[in-house]
Amino acid sequence: MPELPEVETVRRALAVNLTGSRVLAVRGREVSMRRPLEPGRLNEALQGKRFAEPERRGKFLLLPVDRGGCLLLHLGMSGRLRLTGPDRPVETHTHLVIELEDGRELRFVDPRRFGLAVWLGAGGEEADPSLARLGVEPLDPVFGERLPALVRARRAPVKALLLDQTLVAGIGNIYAAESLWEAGIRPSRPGRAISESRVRLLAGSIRSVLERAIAAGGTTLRDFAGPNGDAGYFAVRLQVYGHAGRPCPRCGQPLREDAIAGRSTVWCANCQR
DNA sequence: CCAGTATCCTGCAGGC
DNA sequence: TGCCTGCAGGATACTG
Repeated sequence: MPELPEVETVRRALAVNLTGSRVLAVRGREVSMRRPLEPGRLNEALQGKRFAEPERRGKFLLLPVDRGGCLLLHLGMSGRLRLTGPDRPVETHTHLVIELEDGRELRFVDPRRFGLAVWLGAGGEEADPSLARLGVEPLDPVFGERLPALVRARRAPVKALLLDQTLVAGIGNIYAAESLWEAGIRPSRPGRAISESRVRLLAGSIRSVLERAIAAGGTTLRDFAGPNGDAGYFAVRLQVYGHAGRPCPRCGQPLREDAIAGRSTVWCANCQR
């Protein structure tokens, strides 16, 4: 359940509930993920360390510890974190368990294994190839100024550009569809065929959509440590994603669904041009 | 360099 | 009821 707003929601929950906790031990199985999971190495790096304030870059979650280095996490398509007491049943596809000194556990669950959990030593962001290549943060103040040049330099469909993490970090299939609908831009429109002023409008829509989603996710922060720890995803009211065939909330025409950039895309042929 | 497709993996919904 | 197919919130290694 992880695009930028979901990862940010998890980050905020961990900031409240994990910061200051000390690691007793890390255990798990050596399993193939986006990069091989190495629980032994993670245990060596994390044992006895105390978690500091978590950070986010795009859809990546960084959990720094005292005395340097951090645990780098990506939730992929199906990843989730559970912060829970040790007596709670362990869900299937739990690949990593971080035992904390206070008796709780941070668990990394990811059925499809498109996610990532690696140790990031000294060197920070530059030390990791995928982190180093990330583009601009949509919530960064410079986003609105930068997006027009990025989009207008390319002829690929604007939706493909929004999904390219090296251009913009954190947008996924849901919020790309929602933002383009809000801005009234056809997802298939080539980047270079959109006026500068319309790209600026799009930047504003992206920010607004993401901020509203984060605000909605934030309402479930309390539940994070509980058994029902799903962070916020279904609290967001989506306008178009998942609503193909239903009336457009703006004009009432049926929403269409087409494959753009290899991903299913819901949009309104009347409102988006 | 750029754009588009195939691929990794499991779970689940829908068709028959 | 069960079996099969296709699709799912992502990233990247390929191809042309």
